[in-house]
Amino acid sequence: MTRTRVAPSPTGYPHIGTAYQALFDFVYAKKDPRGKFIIRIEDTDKKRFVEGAEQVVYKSLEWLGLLADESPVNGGKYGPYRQSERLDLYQKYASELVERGHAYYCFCSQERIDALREEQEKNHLPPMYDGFCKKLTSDEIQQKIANGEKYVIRMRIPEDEIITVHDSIRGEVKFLSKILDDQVLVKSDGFPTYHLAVVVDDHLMEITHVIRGEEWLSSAPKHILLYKFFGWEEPIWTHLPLLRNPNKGKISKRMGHASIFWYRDEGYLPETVLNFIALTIWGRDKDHEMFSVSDMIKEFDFSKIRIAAPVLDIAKLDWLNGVYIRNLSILDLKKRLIQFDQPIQFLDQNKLDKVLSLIKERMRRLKEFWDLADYFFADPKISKEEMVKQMLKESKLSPSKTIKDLSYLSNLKLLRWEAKEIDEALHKSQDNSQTPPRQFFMPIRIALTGKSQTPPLANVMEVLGKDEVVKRIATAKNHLA
RNA sequence: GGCCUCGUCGUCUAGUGGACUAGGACGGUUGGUUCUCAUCCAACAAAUCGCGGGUCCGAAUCCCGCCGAGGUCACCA
Repeated sequence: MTRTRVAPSPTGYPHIGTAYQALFDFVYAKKDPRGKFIIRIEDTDKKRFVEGAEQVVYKSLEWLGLLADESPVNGGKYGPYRQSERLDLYQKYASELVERGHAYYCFCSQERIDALREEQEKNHLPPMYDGFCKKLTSDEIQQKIANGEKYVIRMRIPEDEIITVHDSIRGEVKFLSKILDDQVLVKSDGFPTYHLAVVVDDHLMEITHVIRGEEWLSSAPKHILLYKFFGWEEPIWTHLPLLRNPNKGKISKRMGHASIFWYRDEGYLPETVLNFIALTIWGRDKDHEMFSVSDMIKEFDFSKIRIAAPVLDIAKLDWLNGVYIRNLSILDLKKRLIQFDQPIQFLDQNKLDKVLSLIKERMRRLKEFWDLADYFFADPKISKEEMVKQMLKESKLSPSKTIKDLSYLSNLKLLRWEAKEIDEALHKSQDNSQTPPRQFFMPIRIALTGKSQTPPLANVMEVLGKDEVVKRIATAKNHLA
């Protein structure tokens, strides 16, 4: 049975990299009908802990629809799923390692470690612990502990071994054990480091596949060593290529789009985000750029992943989101908009339906709704001066001729108020005015909407209603006069 | 700097020794539809496959070297 996990630490906002890893963990687990996707909270760093960050992690993954089968909130038979609640476990396994000679107590002060590192850097040596405390006798150790001296537990790295990481997308990656540092497993505050906790938990929770970011590849040999020390079976390792910024660096907080919530707040659909993320490292041919999570579950295979670290292209995201929005029914789009921006529910819903059918194909992010549609629900947001200026700029005519052109619209009053008929009348008016089409229509557009880019005039007018149109035209004529 | 990973149009990718005059998508440009924008449609530009050697009748594809980019070297994850 496949069991995968995503293991975020509650140290801030939820990173898009977490969503990326969670997606592949989720998809891979679900290939197995009995597979389980697990969220485990790695809160072993008390210094970086951020209050409330854990809830934000759940919220962001929920928004994406990556729901966990087991987690701190859902529970499960492998719990607890929060590392801070499993401290006794790590302690127990660390002691076991010490007893079997795979780890040792270290009483070195931070000052000694700092001095050592400084010295090594000066001599251009790799900064590593020098094994000073390895030589301590058990009597000395007992004595120091009895004296209440602070200590950490370090891993005893074997001297000359080749450690091979079998990675499902990279093949065999070999490391020499001598370049590995005697990693701290238990900190002086009694908390485990990531390296101990991750191995103990993945084993105890029976994780079959560890799918995580490439930043973990270089510490994988330490983890493999721990599996060996304990005599446990290793999981299948997969190190996903890191997502990058256009500047080729890793996604930084300053770019905004590092946070999952940025995507939500800009008005991207969760399915777009997932599709987009998958698309960046998973090439498909032209007819198959769009795919859902269930498509991914069907087709996913590690061999399809591209190993090079991709750059996130927001322009392509915008395009993709536009396609997803266009494929939504009006009803569905309305639901999404209300979810996105509550006040939209208080608009005239009949009118909203008509508006949406006009702006749907113009919307790339849900956020653009008000920009695209405000004038349907309120007077154009444009000052008198600005309106006059723009109308004259577009008409390229004198104010009096522009007013005259607008007056041709008086015959509209007689119409059955429906786009097709309005359109005919509009063109007839333009004909009569002798003004070229663009110069004739643009001032009307600005008068009605305050904008130079809108859906076709006749459609806009139909939705606006006869009275409102007559009123806005009259206002515009006054402004011009 | 040591170690590890990676390197095809601006970006994402197809490609696993001949069907590659290297294909598609986004973006860009131009044109069509049109009252504007968007949609839709059509076309164009864009990669000497990081560079240099080799193997082979034949290489984006295999080998070597170099260069470049990223990751990692914490009592952070």
